Amino acid sequence: MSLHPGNPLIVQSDRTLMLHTVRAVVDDKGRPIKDDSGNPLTEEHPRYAEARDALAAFAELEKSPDYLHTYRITPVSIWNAAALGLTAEEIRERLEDLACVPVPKNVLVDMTTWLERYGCLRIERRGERFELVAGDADSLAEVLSHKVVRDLTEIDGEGRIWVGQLERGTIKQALIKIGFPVDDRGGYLDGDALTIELRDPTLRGDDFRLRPYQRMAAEAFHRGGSVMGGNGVVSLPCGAGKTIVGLGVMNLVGAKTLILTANTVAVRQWRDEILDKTRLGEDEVGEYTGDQKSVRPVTITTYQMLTWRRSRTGDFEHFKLFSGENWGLVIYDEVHLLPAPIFRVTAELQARRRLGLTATLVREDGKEDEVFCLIGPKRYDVPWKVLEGQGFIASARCIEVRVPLDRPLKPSYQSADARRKFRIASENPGKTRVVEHLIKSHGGDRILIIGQYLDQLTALARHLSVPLITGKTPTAERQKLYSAFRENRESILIVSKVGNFAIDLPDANVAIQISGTFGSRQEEAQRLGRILRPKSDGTGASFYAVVTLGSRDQEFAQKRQLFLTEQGYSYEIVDASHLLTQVEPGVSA
DNA sequence: TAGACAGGAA
DNA sequence: TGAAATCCTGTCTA
Repeated sequence: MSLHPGNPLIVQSDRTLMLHTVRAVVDDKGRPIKDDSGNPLTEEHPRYAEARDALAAFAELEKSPDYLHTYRITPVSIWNAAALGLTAEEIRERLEDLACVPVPKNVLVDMTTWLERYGCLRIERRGERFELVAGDADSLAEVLSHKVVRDLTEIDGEGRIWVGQLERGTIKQALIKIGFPVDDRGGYLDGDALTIELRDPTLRGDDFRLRPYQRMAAEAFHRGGSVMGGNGVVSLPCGAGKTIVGLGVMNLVGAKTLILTANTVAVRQWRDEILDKTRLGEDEVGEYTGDQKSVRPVTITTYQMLTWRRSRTGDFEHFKLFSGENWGLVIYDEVHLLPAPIFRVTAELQARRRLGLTATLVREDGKEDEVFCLIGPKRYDVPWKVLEGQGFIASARCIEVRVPLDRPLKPSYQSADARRKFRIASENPGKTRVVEHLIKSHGGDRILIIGQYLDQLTALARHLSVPLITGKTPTAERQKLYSAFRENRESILIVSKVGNFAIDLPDANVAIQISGTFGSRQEEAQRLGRILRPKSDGTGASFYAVVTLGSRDQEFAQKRQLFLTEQGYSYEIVDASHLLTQVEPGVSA
């Protein structure tokens, strides 16, 4: 091992990892150098970026204040690594190579135990039945000590454990909850065959060409797991062409396909893409929504369609879409949004090939383990910064602008409870002046202002005389504003949470976020995604998060940034106190 | 028969 | 932690 005091990583026995992002600048005698005001000078730690990328494969970033980032090793993070073929030995080597103090033994032991548990239990097909097989007797005994496992299985005279066909998913859910992710080798039903050829929309006769990473993602999925054909998740940034990966997989699988999406706009987009980039005809691609219920060899529907019930206790009337056709592939678009009831159906779908697509596999409800065992492990991802380096997504600067709370609000802020505090700080009117300043410094740019609270957005829209789009804005009105923005008749647009879902929102190169959902990492990533489409002139994009200095707003902003920090983005911090003193000479910072 | 809108669900 | 957005169905209007 290469323990070096200059290394950036500390592994602690509670399985948290502390990563130094910077180090002190020293002179040739090893003494810290200070700047003019007497503060020690710092520089980015030379092994920080390397360490960040190495840890991303098997740990989750938990906190990212300026100097010391905290990661945690969790079972799911280890199992995803295992599914990608990483061994305990390789993880140990990475940790020891980066650590500046010895790695606690218990961490290595825990990590190895978890890693070995992946694949320790297997589901094998025996004719028409499924058997649960264990690599060793101890695991088997441990698993069978749980009532929920005994209830879901049947043990015959020889002590063999049988799983019913419909229980195949349920048992995997139960086992992962007690720490045993199962390697399901039960195989897949092929579904009705359907030839799905890709084509280049411009060069007639040529094959449509996938970008290298899209091809690799589709192939990694198709080859993934111990049974050929595939189930699992592909994770790529917004704007990197996840739909194309879906088409690539459909082409490889070559069977009737059911596609589930988050909303009807996405349904139409999938349909357009399929008709544009494959040789399937109009009559082979169906839309199953409130408007139109046509079931075709390729059918696209929404999660809400499938989870719709007449009343709280009624049946899920559209579930029959799953069983009514012999699907060979089910695609879950935006799999991080998968609603709980869909897990139930998905549990029964373990015999179908399943592809999940997402930009951010993190879920704020902690159901990563359900996605892991019911859809499958992560088969492919690329750090966002890597795609940026290759020019497939625009380069982006992230800037956190801190602005003091307006004086008059301070008393009510101090006496408020935690959640009122967040709301007051989020809606801080001081943010308005920062927004004005940013707009001025981005003359000629296309700016999206994104926020969470309608009152705040309405006030800002009135103040700036800029159009506002919320959930209440009728579709026709939205389309009108979108095209005005697209054609540069409007250069600024204010959007509420519609911006999180509206995939038809036009591209911009500047996004200013003035408030957001508590600590949602996912939302932050989606919003950055709004400006990541590569610009024709190759210029970069800017993402501003405007937060109230020293408030709950600022705390949650840090949580929100975690995912993007993992992906290699770093936030520049700007103190905007001076903006306020400029405008209001009476108020000091 | 299409569009607009209200109401309920999660 | 709570606010906001979505979708589906059914009904009404023209």
